[in-house]
Amino acid sequence: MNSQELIDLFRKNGFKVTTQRIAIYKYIKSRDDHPTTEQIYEAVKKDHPTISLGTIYKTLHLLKKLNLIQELGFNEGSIRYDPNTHLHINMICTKCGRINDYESKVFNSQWKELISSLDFEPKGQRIDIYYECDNCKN
Amino acid sequence: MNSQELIDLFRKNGFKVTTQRIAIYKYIKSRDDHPTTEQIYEAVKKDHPTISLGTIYKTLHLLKKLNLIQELGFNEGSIRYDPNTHLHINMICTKCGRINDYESKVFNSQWKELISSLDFEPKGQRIDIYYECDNCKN
DNA sequence: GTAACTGCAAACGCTTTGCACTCCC
DNA sequence: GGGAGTGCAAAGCGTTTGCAGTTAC
Repeated sequence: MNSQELIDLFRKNGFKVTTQRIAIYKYIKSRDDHPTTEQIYEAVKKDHPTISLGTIYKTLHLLKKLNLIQELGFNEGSIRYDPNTHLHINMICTKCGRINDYESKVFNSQWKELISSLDFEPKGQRIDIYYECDNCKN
Repeated sequence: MNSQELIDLFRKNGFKVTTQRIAIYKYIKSRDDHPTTEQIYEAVKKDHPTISLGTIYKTLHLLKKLNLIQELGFNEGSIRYDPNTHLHINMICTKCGRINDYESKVFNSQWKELISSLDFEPKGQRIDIYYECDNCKN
């Protein structure tokens, strides 16, 4: 989603466009890991020194409502945000805690086949896989 | 796991056996949904009126360390506990929020085949599927 | 102009911590 | 008897809320 589409989406849903909202979304979108609220705050503060945590939280709720991000609750305390709302795997390193997305067409087609055999209709999913990342293996 | 095995496991790992610990584990094990800390506290309090939330938390950490339960962080605020540490799907109703386990041999064998095609070695997983449960469908 | 948004600070709720008392072994 | 565990209360920390001032439109 480019800037113009983002602006249109806000307006179409009756929300105002502010530099803070754009900056928060762009930051999350630019990451391939899954930043925490604190990380988002620290990063956005560089360009917007007066921004407050309250605004971060309110904006994150808004982005979630617009389906632009997915909230992932972990048991480490804070919530992480994933700009990838498509089918994918969250790869979580058991040592350093780093989280990355993993996408593969083979996986996706196998997954779709798999859920088609279930006796109910899924509306969405969250798939976490724990492993040891390359950095921590050595 | 029966009571004797549970007692042995505690002792083998150097932890003392207390009625509180047994009661907390038995309660979680008896549920097929995934109780929150508060639900566990309220339930165990019936038989152990003097138990404190502090003890609940400390015991849950212990059970987790012994791999008897799995902690599932959600973004509704509190953490839920799952006594099922095997491969399974957490079925989450998007309307009422109820969570149940789903197990199927077909699913498990397909899943194993699926992850064998990945280019890393998974150590564990968490699979949530969102759907609408029978109660909420009507 | 005005309704929505921001920034700040206080309030909130879940979880952790510290410590004296108690109980398992 | 001694060390681990419990219960209680206070502290901690991420998140939410309320409100006055500001900004988008």
